[in-house]
Amino acid sequence: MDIRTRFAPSPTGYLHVGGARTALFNWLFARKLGGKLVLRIEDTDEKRNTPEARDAITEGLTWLGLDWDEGPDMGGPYGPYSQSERGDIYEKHLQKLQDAGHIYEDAGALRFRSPRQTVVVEDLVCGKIPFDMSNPGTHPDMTIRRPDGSWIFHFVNVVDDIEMRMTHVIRGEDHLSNTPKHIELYQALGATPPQFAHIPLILNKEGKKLSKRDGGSSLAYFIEEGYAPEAVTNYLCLLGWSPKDDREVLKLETIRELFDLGGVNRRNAIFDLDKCFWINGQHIIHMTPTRFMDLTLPFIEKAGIAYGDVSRLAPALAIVQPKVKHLSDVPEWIAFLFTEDFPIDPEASQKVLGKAGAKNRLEALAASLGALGEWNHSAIEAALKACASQLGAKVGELVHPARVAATGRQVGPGLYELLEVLGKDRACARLMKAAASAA
RNA sequence: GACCCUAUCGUCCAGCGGUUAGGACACCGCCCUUUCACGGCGGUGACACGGGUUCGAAUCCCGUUAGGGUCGCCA
Repeated sequence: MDIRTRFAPSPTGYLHVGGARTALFNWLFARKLGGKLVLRIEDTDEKRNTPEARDAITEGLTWLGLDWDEGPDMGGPYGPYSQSERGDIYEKHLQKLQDAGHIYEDAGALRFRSPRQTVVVEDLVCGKIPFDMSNPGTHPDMTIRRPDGSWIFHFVNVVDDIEMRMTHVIRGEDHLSNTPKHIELYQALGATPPQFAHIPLILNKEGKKLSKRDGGSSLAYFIEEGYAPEAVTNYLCLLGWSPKDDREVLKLETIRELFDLGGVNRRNAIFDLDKCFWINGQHIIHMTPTRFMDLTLPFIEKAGIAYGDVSRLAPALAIVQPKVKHLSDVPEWIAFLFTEDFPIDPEASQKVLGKAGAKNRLEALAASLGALGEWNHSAIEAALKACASQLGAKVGELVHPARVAATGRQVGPGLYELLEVLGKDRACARLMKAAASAA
């Protein structure tokens, strides 16, 4: 059997992490089994749809590194892939239901008459669940078309899944209770329902469904804050799934190999930004310098850092990569290398340079660094330590003011490496300049 | 309210009848160290409750409680 899954978001607002994870699970499942992933835009509610939201979906998926085989952008054998363009198809299926006597009118809207039987949902994650649909009070007949002719989600969703030959429907658990209604529709349409897999929800810190107000609920947040896509997919897959051993920092390829729907949890997970942050740091540390540059360049460009040629960027990025946690922090971490007019943290300047004796120590350090024949981080380290012992000062008493003098900041790359990349002349000049204003 | 799902450290994830209940994040110590970070070592910290079944339950069953979800002419 050829596996076919789909991600079917509605373009209302941004792509949120819950949607991203649903897309991820569909992608993992399809890709692991050599199946197809379809992107379908569920834009039946015109009032709520925006073009921006449409773009956010495709851009978000692309950013995450998830590709799809059929969709509005590239078409496919079962298109069109936007529900707003599939009116004829819905008409056809509606006619079928009407001919079979499943439809009745109610105040101008059309409703589907439930067979009122027990429907068993067989779910790959949740197991076998019988739903007693016999009570119209608790399971009212669903509306499938509004008086204005527009379509309701349940109907078009099922029609499209039939028409697009979906074999597996992997979606949020919030749809579990809707599934028996969907199955009634499949049966009325004479179609075999796909395999269902309802994955647990992602909750915020308060245990409520993740909403716009929650930090990190939008994928845009992670893009802007400088998360690596592979870190986000890594974290997201860990919400409800695990490789069943102690591994947590995983490549997408590894996750794809290991992924198994049957191994997915049934309990909702609370989103923990701290852990996502940690995973991001892990991915940054371990990624190749090339990857680091690729991910970092947009932030550097945006910040307007005049780095000249990318060859000048490489050494700067090399000293930053092991320590930076947000890619968006990179520009301010490297700014000092590409201009003499870099911003100076006033608090650092006052606190560190204002400390008694700072002037002396900076001058002494400038002198001993200036006398250095070789200019590399180990030579610098040796010289600084020698200088410190000569002055009877702690190493840190030289390191801190030197860092502020050289970078204008208290945090950043390792001092010795940073001075090496800065170059001897510029380094010494900055030490002297800072000394002039130090206490 | 009815129906459905769920219930292991604060959080995420292991455990699927016999474990000193494990790992990670966070937190707290210590070490390394140039700050932050990274790394190393150690610590605090959990089987919601009550009944069963069993020689033996975190694991199986029932109930209670709690949380979440669905019950739309939203998706």
